[in-house]
Amino acid sequence: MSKTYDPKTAEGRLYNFWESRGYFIPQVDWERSPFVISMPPSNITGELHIGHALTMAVQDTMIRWHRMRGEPTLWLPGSDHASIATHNVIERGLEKRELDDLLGEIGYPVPSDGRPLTRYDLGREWFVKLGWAWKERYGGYINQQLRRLGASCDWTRERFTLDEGLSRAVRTTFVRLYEKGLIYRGKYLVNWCTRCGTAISDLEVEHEEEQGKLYWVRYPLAVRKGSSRRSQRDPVGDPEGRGKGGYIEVATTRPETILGDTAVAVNPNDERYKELVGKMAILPLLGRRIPIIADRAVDMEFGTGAVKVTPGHDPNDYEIGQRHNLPIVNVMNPDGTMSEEAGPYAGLDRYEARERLLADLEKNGLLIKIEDHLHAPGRCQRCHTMIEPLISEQWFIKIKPLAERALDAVRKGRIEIIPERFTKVYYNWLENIRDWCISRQLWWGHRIPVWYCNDCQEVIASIDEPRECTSCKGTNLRQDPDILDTWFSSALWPFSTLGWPDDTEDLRYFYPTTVMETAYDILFFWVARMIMMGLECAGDIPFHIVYLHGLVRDEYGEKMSRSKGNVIDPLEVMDEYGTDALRFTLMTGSTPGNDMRLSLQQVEASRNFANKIWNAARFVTSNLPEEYDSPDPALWEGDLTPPDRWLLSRHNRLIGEVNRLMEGYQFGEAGRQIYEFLWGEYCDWYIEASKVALYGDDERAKERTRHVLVYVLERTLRLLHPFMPFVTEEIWQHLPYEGESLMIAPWPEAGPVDEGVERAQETLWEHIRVIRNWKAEERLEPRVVPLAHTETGDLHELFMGERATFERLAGVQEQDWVPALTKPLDGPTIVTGPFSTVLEIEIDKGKERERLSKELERVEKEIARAVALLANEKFTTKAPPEVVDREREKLARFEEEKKRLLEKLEGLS
RNA sequence: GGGCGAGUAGCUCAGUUGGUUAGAGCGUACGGUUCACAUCCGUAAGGUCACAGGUUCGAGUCCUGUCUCGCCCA
Repeated sequence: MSKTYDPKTAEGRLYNFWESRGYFIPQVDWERSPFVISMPPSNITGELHIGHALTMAVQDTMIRWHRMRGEPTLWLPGSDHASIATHNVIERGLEKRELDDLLGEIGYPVPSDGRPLTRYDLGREWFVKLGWAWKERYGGYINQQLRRLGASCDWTRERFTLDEGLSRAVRTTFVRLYEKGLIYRGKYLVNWCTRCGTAISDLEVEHEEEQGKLYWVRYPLAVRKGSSRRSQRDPVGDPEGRGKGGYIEVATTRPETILGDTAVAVNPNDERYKELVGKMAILPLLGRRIPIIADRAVDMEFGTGAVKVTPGHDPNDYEIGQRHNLPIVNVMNPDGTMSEEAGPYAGLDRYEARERLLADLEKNGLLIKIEDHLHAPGRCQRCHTMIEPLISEQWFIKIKPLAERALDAVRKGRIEIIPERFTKVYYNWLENIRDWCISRQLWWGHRIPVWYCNDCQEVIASIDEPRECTSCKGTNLRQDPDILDTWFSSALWPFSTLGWPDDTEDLRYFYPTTVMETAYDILFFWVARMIMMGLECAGDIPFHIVYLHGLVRDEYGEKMSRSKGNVIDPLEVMDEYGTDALRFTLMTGSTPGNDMRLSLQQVEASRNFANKIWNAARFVTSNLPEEYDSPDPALWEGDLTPPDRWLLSRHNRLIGEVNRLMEGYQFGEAGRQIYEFLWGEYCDWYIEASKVALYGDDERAKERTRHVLVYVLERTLRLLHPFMPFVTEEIWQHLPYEGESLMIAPWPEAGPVDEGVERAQETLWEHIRVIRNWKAEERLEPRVVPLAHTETGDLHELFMGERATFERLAGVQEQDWVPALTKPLDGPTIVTGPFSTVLEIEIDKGKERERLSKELERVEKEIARAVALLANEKFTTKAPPEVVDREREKLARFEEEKKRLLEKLEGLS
């Protein structure tokens, strides 16, 4: 073994070894229930980022752990087609003419003039072809990178959402829901992204506060028939804007939508406007007469208390419009320019129209003032363009009936969400859910399986392309041009990947899956929808457990983003520190559902840990003879020394704790405990202690010590393997072992713990630490090994044979190692519980007295505390007996220390 | 406006049925080249567990309120 662990040479080799042996592929065994995770599909346009590293680390840890427990374990990977993201990438490439060679490859006649191309230049068919070519070239990259993370997923079952099977699942689902009346088509106000050229769902709109403007505009009041026309022309308004002077004033953040106003609304309780309700106002610039209405949705505090109502361009106004039967005027085109309805502004871009319109209002004296205003307009999640609420014809899922069942599954405990607090978030969202707009005006994705008959206008939803109209038998059919939201296919992922809608063995055996592990920010996007669709389509919940992890931030708590330049690239980190170091850092640095901050310092510490174990193993193996067989523990159990028994007990305790923690999804804490055991107990104490036997002459002791070293190391490597798969396997291959690979070695079962030995041994370790402390404080030369006399008190029998270990670790040379010294000795004395060591060193008596007095003071304080506690009857009766016993023991120990300290102090005077 | 999370050592964070000496890593100080490891070893300093009440024999942990920061939903 080399002096340091080198991840670079080990990782690729080990991954290939595992994969080639087929360890990632589960064997269906109907006698056992499987452990299954559907890996969240990676986005084909995505690049590996630190979030992937976290999610893979968590999932792979679970997967490897269950596999070692002997469960048939399936981890199914794949990718999704990422409709909008792919459009963005490819359209940008077309525009910059960076995809010419791909275009050439698919046989498209590439124009030579170098002008920017759009998807419309290619047309739908060529564009989709280009999409596939792009996917073939760039799309698989991320899954190669997952291999570097050590992901032990079953690549033979890898799936892609546009695969034939999954596409059929999509069409089947659509047709089924359509036939049940749960999918409908209609003209509604939707979120429209003018840049992507498509509708998007509510979830894909992000709201972030930003500084905008609030424009105050006058709407002249229409005069009743017969009254003077002069007042209408007279632009003298009420200075307070209450409308009495022939105007009503409104405030708006979007003046260009004035053109689509069909009413002005006030709150019915607003005294200021009582008289105006029912009257008419004149729409500025266009001159249209619109009613002044009263609606409870109007906030009296906002602006003037009167608002313009634009049902065609605002969701709230849309609802007001529904309540009052207002007409809808659509003044905008899908590309963000003004429509014919916008009259003189038709054809202008929406922002240009705003400027022009404001200028015109100003000219007519109708613009009162402009104020700064903080608001949170919707923006497209993918391209950050301002969302335009727009009336258009789209497909929707009637979501309430599905949501009810999804709620029920969690309420009844059939699905458990971890951490539990997200359950409330889940309920809250599903209880207030609105219909899901699933159609997208894009080309890359699953085309809506609906055909229209050009002859009789019949609408036909069909899994396979219909040959003729189901109504008039005509063959003049056209398919709906839209495609489905990518999340529609992702929602089917847990069962479409297992073969649904066919009744496959995989589906029957592996569904429902066990755990859905993902980041909390896609609870709504994905998790909730999978639950709805699983129940609806596959007839059962898609998974039993939802485990949510947090987001990885930089060391200052900022979200990582390329523009901020604070991105930590997992590939670079793995290159420098190794995969295990990154994984271990992510696992131990995070708690379920909470964000974590990642810094390279932490990764470095994990790298050091990997190296530490490596070197511990190097020590162990270098102390084994050529021919070494790990013996049956029964053969050496009788011989064990207290340090052996201590280590084995601690080890068994660790196994129990790790099992308990992992069963409770507390992987981070489990990892930390393994770390502390290996470094703080196995290396710092046991290995150091073992050197006495290993470098001595007692063959039997040597053998016994080797066995303990190998046995405990090997079994601890198993515990650590899910967290640090590579270094553990690499070490394991150097140890005497049975089987082929650590990754398929059985998970350890906890043996008995011996609390008495643990406590006694730790008292001795503590005594050693106090002596080292004394030597350091006194600035003794490290080389100096003072003569010492030690009393071992009531632990003498147990530690009779540990004199040499004590000498080595404490750095002293024992003249006595006895239950009690017969004569008082001069020299500094160190007291720890039953142990008391006198060093043969000349020191200042005054100083020694001072030190001992301080010790005494500390001990007396502890005694006082314990005495008070034990004198409290409420404590002794109400506290659990173990706690009381422990307190009594402590008291006894302190009393003992006190006695010795007093004796010593007397001897000094 | 509603909901959730965080606030523990200089920094980053653990601390999950409440148990009495609150832990780790990094950083700091002192000391260490001998045969696993300087990606290391030994020792130490450093905490009114945000604040104020309450429950309890006992509170970092449970309850109520306040403050600061972050996130989600509307």
